[in-house]
Amino acid sequence: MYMETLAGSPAGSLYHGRLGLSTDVDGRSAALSTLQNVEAGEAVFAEGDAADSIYEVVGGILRLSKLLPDGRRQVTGFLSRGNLLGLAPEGFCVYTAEAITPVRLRRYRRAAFERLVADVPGFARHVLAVASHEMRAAQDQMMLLGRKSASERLASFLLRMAEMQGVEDEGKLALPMTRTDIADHLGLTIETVSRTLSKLRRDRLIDLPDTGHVVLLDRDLLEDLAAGDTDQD
Amino acid sequence: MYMETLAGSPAGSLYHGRLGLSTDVDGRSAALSTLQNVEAGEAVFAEGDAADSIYEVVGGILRLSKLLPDGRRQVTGFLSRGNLLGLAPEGFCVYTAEAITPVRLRRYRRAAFERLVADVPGFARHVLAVASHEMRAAQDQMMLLGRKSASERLASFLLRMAEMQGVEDEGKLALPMTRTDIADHLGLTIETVSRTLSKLRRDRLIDLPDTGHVVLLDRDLLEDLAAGDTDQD
DNA sequence: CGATATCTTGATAAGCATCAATGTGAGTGG
DNA sequence: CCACTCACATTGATGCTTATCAAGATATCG
Repeated sequence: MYMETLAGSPAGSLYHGRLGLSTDVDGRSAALSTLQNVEAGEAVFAEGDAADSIYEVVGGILRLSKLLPDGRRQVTGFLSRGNLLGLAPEGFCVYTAEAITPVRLRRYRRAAFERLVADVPGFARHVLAVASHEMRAAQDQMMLLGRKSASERLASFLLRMAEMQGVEDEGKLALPMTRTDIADHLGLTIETVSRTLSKLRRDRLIDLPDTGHVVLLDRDLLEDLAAGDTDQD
Repeated sequence: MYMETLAGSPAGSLYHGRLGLSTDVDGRSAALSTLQNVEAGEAVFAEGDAADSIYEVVGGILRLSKLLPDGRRQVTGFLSRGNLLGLAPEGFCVYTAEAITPVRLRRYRRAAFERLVADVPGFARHVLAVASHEMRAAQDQMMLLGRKSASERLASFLLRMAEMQGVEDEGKLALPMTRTDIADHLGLTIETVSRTLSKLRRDRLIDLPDTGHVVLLDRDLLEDLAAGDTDQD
């Protein structure tokens, strides 16, 4: 995991653009953020670690997860470009963050981040917008986990992945995570994930050219299914 | 639902204290927040409403919920003093907020809120701290919904309610919400909630003096159960 | 005190988990 | 180049947890 330090870059911050700026806050040229690369499979931080930094995903895909003492795991989300991680309330990470593809991160030390929030106009607002977006995703995930059937969960998940990747109607979609990751994200077992994907294929809603890819054959029906417009299962 | 307008109060903002301030930002005396009371059973806003305000809970308990088209409901949280609601990313509320006890709210119009975030030192940081705390709660709830058994869910829920109410060891705990609310929060049915509470009572972990109250008889065992330290069910 | 909502308990069923076996694909070394 | 291996995925048989359907108990309120 190597790092680069930038300084003096401009403060662009459109939504899903970069939060980032490495700027000159009080007259001294200060590197307020650094770029860092994480290899697939490597962890950024683990549940329980001291949380000394805030990260913004610049590229690649991260998996956030929590563990119970007996090994049961919940994957609370997959993060891509524009997402924030490490906003920890009590100074400790409440989840583990691992790269499932090569990942590029912008890292802010906590103190630098707080200075930016305080000093840079628009920065706080942008952080809040990203945080709100993530709260919304969390609410949707709770609806999914609490009340949706296995097929509804898979349909919701595939559509979310499609959106994340900007996939067109009937387009091919990459699933860079394993079936175990998907199962732990959807509150199911890998067998149920596998069976349910096969069933969606039998029903001509999707195609599965290989294990890492899905083609959405009927986006409308998938959306009805995901939304709980309950005609079938 | 009646309202009062305050102006000129100080900018105290300890965690779980008030975000609130009705202050004098640019020389004019501007009421930046108003207090409002909501009766039990009344809604503050509904899923899909335009989100023009941010609220902070000053007192009482709110229920946040989402609906699927066929009526399945997920209660995404119960909010009490210090929590924020209404931080909506795309201008629309993504959940319904209803009072389950009489509730007192501090309301900020969106524009006023954004001005405060931009202009008042410490305000943005405090909002972020509250938002982080709520993200953490959301992560815990996903773990609960995705991976915990019915008894584990109820143990977790009771301990959270105890914490929310500042209940001592072996203390009596109020459950102001109905069994249906609890079921929709924990991803269960009311029958399972009822049966599981009865089972916890049979096992001497709790007592149920009446439907609206619980006594925690063995906090340690409840905590093991909630944490997934799997000796029993 | 009857009417209605809420809660509890019981009998049965469904959906998903578990256990088990087989299939597939990528990487390795003979 | 091909067998071998190992991780990952699929499919099948069975069982368990929780949902559903149903009845009765308790509480609330006019």
